[in-house]
Amino acid sequence: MAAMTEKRDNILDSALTLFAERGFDATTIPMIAKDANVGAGTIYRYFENKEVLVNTLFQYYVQVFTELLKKDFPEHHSIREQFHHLFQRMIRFTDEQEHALYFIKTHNAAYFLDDASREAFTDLWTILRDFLDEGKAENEIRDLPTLALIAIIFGGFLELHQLIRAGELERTEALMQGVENTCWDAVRHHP
Amino acid sequence: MAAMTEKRDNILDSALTLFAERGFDATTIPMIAKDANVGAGTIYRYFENKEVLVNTLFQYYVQVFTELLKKDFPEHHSIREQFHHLFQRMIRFTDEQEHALYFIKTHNAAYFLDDASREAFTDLWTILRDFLDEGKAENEIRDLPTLALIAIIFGGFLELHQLIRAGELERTEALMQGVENTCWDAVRHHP
Amino acid sequence: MAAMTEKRDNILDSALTLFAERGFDATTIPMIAKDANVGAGTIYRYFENKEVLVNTLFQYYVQVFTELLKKDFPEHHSIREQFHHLFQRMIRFTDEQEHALYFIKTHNAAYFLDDASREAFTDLWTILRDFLDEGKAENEIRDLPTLALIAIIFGGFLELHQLIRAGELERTEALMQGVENTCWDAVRHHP
Amino acid sequence: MAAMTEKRDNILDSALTLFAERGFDATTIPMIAKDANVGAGTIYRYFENKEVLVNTLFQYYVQVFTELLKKDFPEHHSIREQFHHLFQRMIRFTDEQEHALYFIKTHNAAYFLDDASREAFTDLWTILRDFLDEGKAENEIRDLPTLALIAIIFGGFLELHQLIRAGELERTEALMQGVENTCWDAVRHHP
DNA sequence: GATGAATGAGTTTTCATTCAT
DNA sequence: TATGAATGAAAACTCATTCAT
Repeated sequence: MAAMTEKRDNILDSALTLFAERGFDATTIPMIAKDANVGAGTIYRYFENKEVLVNTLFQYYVQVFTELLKKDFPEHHSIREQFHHLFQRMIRFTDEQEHALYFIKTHNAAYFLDDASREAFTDLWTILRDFLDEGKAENEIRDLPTLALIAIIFGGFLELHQLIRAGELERTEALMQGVENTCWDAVRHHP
Repeated sequence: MAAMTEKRDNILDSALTLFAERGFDATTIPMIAKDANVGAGTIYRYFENKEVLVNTLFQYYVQVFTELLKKDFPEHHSIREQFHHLFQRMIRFTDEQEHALYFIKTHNAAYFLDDASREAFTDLWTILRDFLDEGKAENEIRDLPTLALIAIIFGGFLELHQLIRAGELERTEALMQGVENTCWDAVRHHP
Repeated sequence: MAAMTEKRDNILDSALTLFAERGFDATTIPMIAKDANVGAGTIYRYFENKEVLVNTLFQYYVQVFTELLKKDFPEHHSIREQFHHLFQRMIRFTDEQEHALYFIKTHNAAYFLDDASREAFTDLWTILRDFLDEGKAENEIRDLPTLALIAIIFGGFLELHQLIRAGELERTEALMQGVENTCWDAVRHHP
Repeated sequence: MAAMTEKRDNILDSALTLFAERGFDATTIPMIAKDANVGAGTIYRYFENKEVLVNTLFQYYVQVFTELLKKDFPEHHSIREQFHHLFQRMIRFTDEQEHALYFIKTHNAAYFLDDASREAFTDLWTILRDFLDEGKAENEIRDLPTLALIAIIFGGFLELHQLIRAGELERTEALMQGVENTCWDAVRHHP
């Protein structure tokens, strides 16, 4: 029943892993085909070309991540609780899709991204921006340009995630708890 | 310095910029040659091949950065002062070599890095690790795996630096001061 | 006629049109399948491969044309009347099968034609050759190599037919009459 | 001295021959490269892609032919003498460039021709059109649409030329003389 | 030493053909 | 019998590297 899109999914999965591990340009179509257990030509039945493939992948995961952050957002709770929500979802996303966030991060400024991809990425940042702006208005968040704050949290977390992926750090609950606190201490307003 | 190495320097400069902007795999030798105003063949007089070029570049800038951090390190001052030293040097390095730190960051896990490059990168982390370990021992730094702390500072700062390079954020003294405080609040021990 | 060969006919019709419009090499099997409203695989139920298809098509239309020319040939009438017969049938053939003659013409020297196709084409020329040889014997047709005369009539007429198909010239009875006269004046013996 | 464009010329020569013999779509880049004694990649140093190559070739020979027809045109001589001039130049062109006219003819309606190619081809027809229109005005040329007359002469002559190329007919002065008369009798006004 | 034209190995992409359904 | 998804061989095209000048 689900067999109809199985190959397409395999291709996307393989592409995600390889793009995350080696980057778009160092990943060849035959590499993806081999990893996905399909013929090279099959990839072109599902994606017009390599750039369409990478943009499809990018948009998909950015949207999944965006929706995950948005869903059940504790609108009327404290800024700290909202931060906790966002952070936990970010952790969950990296748990569920080991390579997705790293792929997003390493490719979000790439020359081959199309307008839809850029727009999707902007939507993602908007969530974080709105949250931080609200927090600054309530004097709960440090008075630094919002973009800078996002960069610090996002950049820091992802660098850490990469270490876990590389096996240099073990992902424990305590570590995750500590990292959340670290990031919170980074961005919160210190009286 | 002398005219003899002028071409070599031009090649390295152009390669640095292009590798930082497009990545190693998307940068072609003719692109570098054109940007450096030399013939494509000339690059091969100075570097055996493209991988040797990128490794030379990587090692060079990692070492320059490492030495910059080490030089005049305030060994016997407070942890906060040592942090200030490191942070200011990091800022200075990005000011002087706009693309170097981003290049290091985006290529430090690449498949084409040789042992010397990996070792140089390890040396760089060692400086930060030793500093943080000392700080933890003195109870001035948060009790989180050192690697995690480095990731957060390094990752956060670089993400911010990218925004400045992209023109989305203006590099002011106030911003830099704020970012240093943010990072310090991230890693310091909160009583 | 029966439903059993309907698909085969659709395939042949579509192939004829596409081969005439784009040529054999620029026409893909999926193009033909789509135009014929059949699956690509279906084509292979009726024709072993693409070359068999084009040869089948070529032989079929060459034979239809040959028979059309032969049928009711006014054996014992004047050369001029025989010429009229042949010319009118040529016109009728292009009227009935818009693309057939042009397809024959543009593919009659192609690298993929098999012996049967070449033979069929030779048969076609034989009719014209015999007619012209007879006319030359009777001193009604110009004394020029027969092949040359055929080339001039055939080539000229087809080039004209192309202009009509392309819509650059309107097919009127007067035009057709004029073209017949033109061709007759070309080949007849001028005292 | 002329070595600088030698390869480019070899490529164009080989492409002309192969396109004329097999057609654009059945001719591969490696075929051209082999025939021209260059590497396949070399072709791309001179021509952006295969379509640019074929358009360059087409425009070049159409222009050469156009200029040959125009040069020394006997403006104030009789229509018959003008016809003689045009016909002799057409013969000369096929003598000097065995494949060029046949290539032009078999590719002048191809899907891959660009605007410049189409325009160049229109210019060529304009010469013939102007000549015939003038002749019709002087009542020396048959009263048939000009396009039709061009088609007949051009089409007839080329079909003949093809037979000579294929070796089925020998190119003698007498034959050429006869063909010119044939074509003249086709288009001239018969009182 | 410096160059950039030339190359061919390796890439992306197409399409005739097969075969499970 | 009919299909069209899947394939891989072969095409177009790119680019690191070489080498004659």
